[in-house]
Amino acid sequence: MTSSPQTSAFVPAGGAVHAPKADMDVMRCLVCDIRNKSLCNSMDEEGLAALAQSSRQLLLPPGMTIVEEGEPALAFFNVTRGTVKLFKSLPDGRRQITGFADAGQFLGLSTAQTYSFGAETVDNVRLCRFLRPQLETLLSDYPTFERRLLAAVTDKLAEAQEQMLLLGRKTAREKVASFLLDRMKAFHQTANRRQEVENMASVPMTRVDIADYLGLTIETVSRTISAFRRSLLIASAENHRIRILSVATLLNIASGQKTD
Amino acid sequence: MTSSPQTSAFVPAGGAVHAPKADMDVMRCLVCDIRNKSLCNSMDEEGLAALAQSSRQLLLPPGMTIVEEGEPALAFFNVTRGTVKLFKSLPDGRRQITGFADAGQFLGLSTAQTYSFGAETVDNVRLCRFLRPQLETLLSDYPTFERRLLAAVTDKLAEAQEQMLLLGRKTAREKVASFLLDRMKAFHQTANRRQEVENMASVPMTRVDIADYLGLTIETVSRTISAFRRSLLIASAENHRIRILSVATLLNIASGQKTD
DNA sequence: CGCCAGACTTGATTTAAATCAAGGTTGCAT
DNA sequence: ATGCAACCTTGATTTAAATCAAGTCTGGCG
Repeated sequence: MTSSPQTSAFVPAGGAVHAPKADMDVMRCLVCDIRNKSLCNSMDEEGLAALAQSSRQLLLPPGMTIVEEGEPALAFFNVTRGTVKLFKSLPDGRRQITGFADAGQFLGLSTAQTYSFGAETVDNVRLCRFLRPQLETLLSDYPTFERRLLAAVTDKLAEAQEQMLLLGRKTAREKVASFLLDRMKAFHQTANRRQEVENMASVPMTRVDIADYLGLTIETVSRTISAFRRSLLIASAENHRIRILSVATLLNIASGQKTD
Repeated sequence: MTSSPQTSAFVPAGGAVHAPKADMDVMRCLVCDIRNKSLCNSMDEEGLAALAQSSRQLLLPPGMTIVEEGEPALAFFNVTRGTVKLFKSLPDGRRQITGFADAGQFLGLSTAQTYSFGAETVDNVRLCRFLRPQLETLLSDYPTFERRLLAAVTDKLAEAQEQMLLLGRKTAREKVASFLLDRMKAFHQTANRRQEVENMASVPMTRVDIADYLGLTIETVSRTISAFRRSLLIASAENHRIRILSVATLLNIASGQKTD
C-alpha cells in the first residue's frame, strides 16, 4: 500500500501513530477546532495548557482498535475528528454497538479495572488520549472540568435509555428512522461550516455496524433504507451522506406514529 | 381501604407522605442502615449531617409515581428501601423499563430542564429526596461526594450498555436467565442479614414489568420462567422470591452458551 | 368462607424479522 | 483498464416471539 493524498496523515496499518511534535505542544488545545463542542469547553486558558500537557493526540485509520473489551482500563479519550464505535460482544460473536462517538464526544470512562466494552474507529479518527492518573489529576485540579464530565456522563446515560427504548420496543422501520435522525443531529453538531448541512446525515459506518447498533440484520436495514428511498423520504448523497427529504415524516415514524 | 399492619406506615393513596419529624433530624443519615451501600458512603460524620439536612425522607406505597416523563427535573433521589422502576414510553403506550433501582441506588439525575424518563415504586419504597439546588451545594462542598457520584453514574452507564446487549442481541431464554441472575445479585447487595440469601433472587415486580424490561411480552416471560422451573433450574419461594437451583447453568444460558 | 379482580399460565395461530440464497455495485490495487 | 473483494441489495423461506384466546391461581375484602 502506497500513501495517497487522502490517507497520507495516517499509518497504513498496524497501529496508532502519534501526531508530529508540533501538535503536542502547549498550544494544541487552545487552537483545537472542536474544543467548544467537547468537555474541554469547561477550561480556561491555563486549563487548556494543562489539558494539552496531560494528553497525547493520536491519528488512526478506519478499523483500528482503540479499546479492547476486558483489557486494563488505562486511558480515557476525547474524539476530535471522525467517528468511533463502542460495542459489547457475546462469546459466540454476536455484537451490540452501544453507541457511536463523533467528534467532541469522550469515551473510555470506567470505574472497573478493565474496560467492559470495545471501541474501534469507523473512519479516519483523531483523538486525545489521557492516561488515568493524568485524568484524575485534572479532575481534582479543575472542579469545573469534573462538573462538566459529570454532566456529559449523565447525558450519555439519558442517550443509553433512549436507545434501550429503541432496542426493546421499536419496529425495524422505527429503528432505522430514529437512527437516520440521530445521524442528522450528530452531523449538525459536528460540522463547523454551515455549508448545506441542512437535512444531511453523516453515515460513515457499514450496514453491519448499523444492524449491530439497531439490533437488526443487515438485510433488514438494507430493505428498510431502500423502502425509505423509494418513498422519497431520503436520498443518497456523496461521501457516505444521506439527505433527509422529509424530517417531519421520519420524526413521526421514529416515534411510533403510523405513517404508511 | 383501611390501614393494615403491613401498610400502616404508608399513605393509602394519593401521594407521598413525609416521614415523622424524628426521621428528618440531623442523625438520620448517620444511623441509615444502607448508607454504606450508597453514594452516602463518601461522607464523613459532618457530611452525613449535611446530607440529612439537605434531604427529606419519603415513604411510598407500591405503584406511586416518583418522577414523571417531561416534568421539570426538580429533585434527585436516593432509594433506601424497596425497588423503583425507571422507564421511557412511546406515544402509543409502548413502554421500556430501563432499569430497577433497589435500595442504595440513586435516580433522578438530569442535565435537561425536564426528566427524560418516568419512575414509579414497585413495592413499599423509602427514599431521600434532594432538591436540585441543595444537591448542587453538596457537590460543591464535598468533592468526595461528587467523585462518588461520577463513579456511580459511570457504573450506571456500563449497566445500560450491558442491557443494550441484552435487548439487541439476546434470545428470550438468554434475557430471562440474565434477568434472574441480576435479581440475585441485587438481592445479595441489598440484604443486610446473611439469612439464607444464597441463590435467592428478589422479584417484586409483575410479569408486565419484567416483559417491559426485557423487550418481551408477558406470555413469553411466563413461558420461559415455566420452562426453567420444569428443567429444575429455578424454584419459586415465598415473598416474591425465586431460588436459583443452578447458577452455573443459568450463567451459561445468559451468556449465550447453548445448554438445552 | 367464598367471591372477585388482578396476575399468571398455557395453548393455537400469526407475523415481523431472521435466515438462506443469489446477484449487483463499488472502489482500490495491480 | 481490469479483476476482485468487500459491501450492499433483493427475493424466497423459515422461525422465534407476538398475538389471540381461554383458562387457572391468589389474596384481600365483604
